[in-house]
Amino acid sequence: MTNIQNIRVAVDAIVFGYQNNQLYVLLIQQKFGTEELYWALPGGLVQNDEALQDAVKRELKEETNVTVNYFEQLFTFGDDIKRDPRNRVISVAYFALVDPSKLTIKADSDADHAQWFKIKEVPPLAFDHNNILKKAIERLKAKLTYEPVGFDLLAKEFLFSELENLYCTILEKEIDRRNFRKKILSFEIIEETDQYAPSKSGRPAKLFKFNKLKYNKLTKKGFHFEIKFA
Amino acid sequence: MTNIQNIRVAVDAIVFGYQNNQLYVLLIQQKFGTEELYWALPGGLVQNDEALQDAVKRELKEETNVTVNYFEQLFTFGDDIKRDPRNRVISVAYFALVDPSKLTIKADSDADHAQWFKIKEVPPLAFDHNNILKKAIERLKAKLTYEPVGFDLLAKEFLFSELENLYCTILEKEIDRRNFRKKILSFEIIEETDQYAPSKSGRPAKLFKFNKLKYNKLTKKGFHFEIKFA
DNA sequence: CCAAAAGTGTTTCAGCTACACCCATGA
DNA sequence: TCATGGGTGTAGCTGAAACACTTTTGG
Repeated sequence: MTNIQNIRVAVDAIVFGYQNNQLYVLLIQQKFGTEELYWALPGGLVQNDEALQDAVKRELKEETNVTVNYFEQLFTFGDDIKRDPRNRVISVAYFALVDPSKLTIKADSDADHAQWFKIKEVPPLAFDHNNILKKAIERLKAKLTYEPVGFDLLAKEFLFSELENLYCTILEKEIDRRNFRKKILSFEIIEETDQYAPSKSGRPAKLFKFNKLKYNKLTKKGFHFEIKFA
Repeated sequence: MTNIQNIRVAVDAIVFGYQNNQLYVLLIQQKFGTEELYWALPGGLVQNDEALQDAVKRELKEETNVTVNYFEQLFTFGDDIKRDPRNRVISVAYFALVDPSKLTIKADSDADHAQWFKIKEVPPLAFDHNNILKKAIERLKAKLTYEPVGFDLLAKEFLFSELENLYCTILEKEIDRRNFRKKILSFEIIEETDQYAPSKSGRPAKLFKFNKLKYNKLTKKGFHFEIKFA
């Protein structure tokens, strides 16, 4: 029991994107053992002099060429000793939300092995990554209802219908358009722009944007974002 | 950058107790360097073949002689590379709630260096442990409002006034007795017993108990515990 | 003028808030 | 009989839920 500790520390990134009523997650192709190819969450070992946060950002950049400036710690997976059959590895998982402009991966050294997957079409992943992803989706769903994170998945300027569909899609619920709009507008954290979206059919729709500064101010005063559904 | 990873993995336990309108946390006295004594959260290095959960339980038992069967993972502290000035150590923090019967520490080999501290009288702790504790208190406050965890801090049979005071004390808020009682009772997850508490003065009070089975059943049906305050 | 999506108000109902008096016991 | 804490009901208000028609554009 007094032998030297031999546990490796890794980080994994769950990066979510959203486009066309679909939630996406960013995966990489990984060689596992000698032959089989698996899809996996981006991630890797932490360096000795590196903050955990920095490690995720670095690994993500290296493996997918995507940069993200805010990661939230999700959970540390380390109860299953054989989660990586080669060594004892614990993994600190982080998740991030990116806007649609990042959904096209810029070609790069390693990035050609990276790909966005629709959340409903994620294949069996390496290690316990399906499990990690599941936990991340739960967290995302929860956060949508008590923090204004939906905006992080949309372009800077967005349509109300996009926001509404995002909530419907991710939470897998039906929402009353009028009540949803009323509720969101009542928070006074999003603003109309004088822009209209190009519309193929139907009445043109106003573009809105999220006022993060105002949200932060309100939060300090005790405001609490919350969306509930039946 | 291809040198061997040299990061140690530790676990720390934040164990909360409650008695006489006071929230307590369990600390141990730790030798730091050669001379100075510091109070610290119970914890230590994870063994190679040991689940993180098991590591916390073991360390807690060894250091304080307290056993806890449910720990919830709080957060992993590993962004500050010098949080332990001796080595790079990341710590996975877990927290637990224990009932008042555990507030008297049974003497044991190491347990004589363990002590319960009122939350308002916690001294400066080793490493970043004050910071960890702060985060744990925040989490506890949050959980009180959306999960029925208050009962874990009380004896099996408790008075309504105890539950009420627990909420007031920990959340540092005033509560209307009538509304609180109505709200809690409306959930139908606690039951009267036919016992009365020995009363020194005033009308004797009924003892209640939490029906965890019923709570679990309700939860499966979509019930959601929630207490809000003005 | 038709199809398609955007925009908008009102009524109803449930649950939260605020609030004050009587009850059972021991000293 | 008094002091102490336990136990209880109601009225008003606020916010959620349910619900359908009009507007603007392109084809």
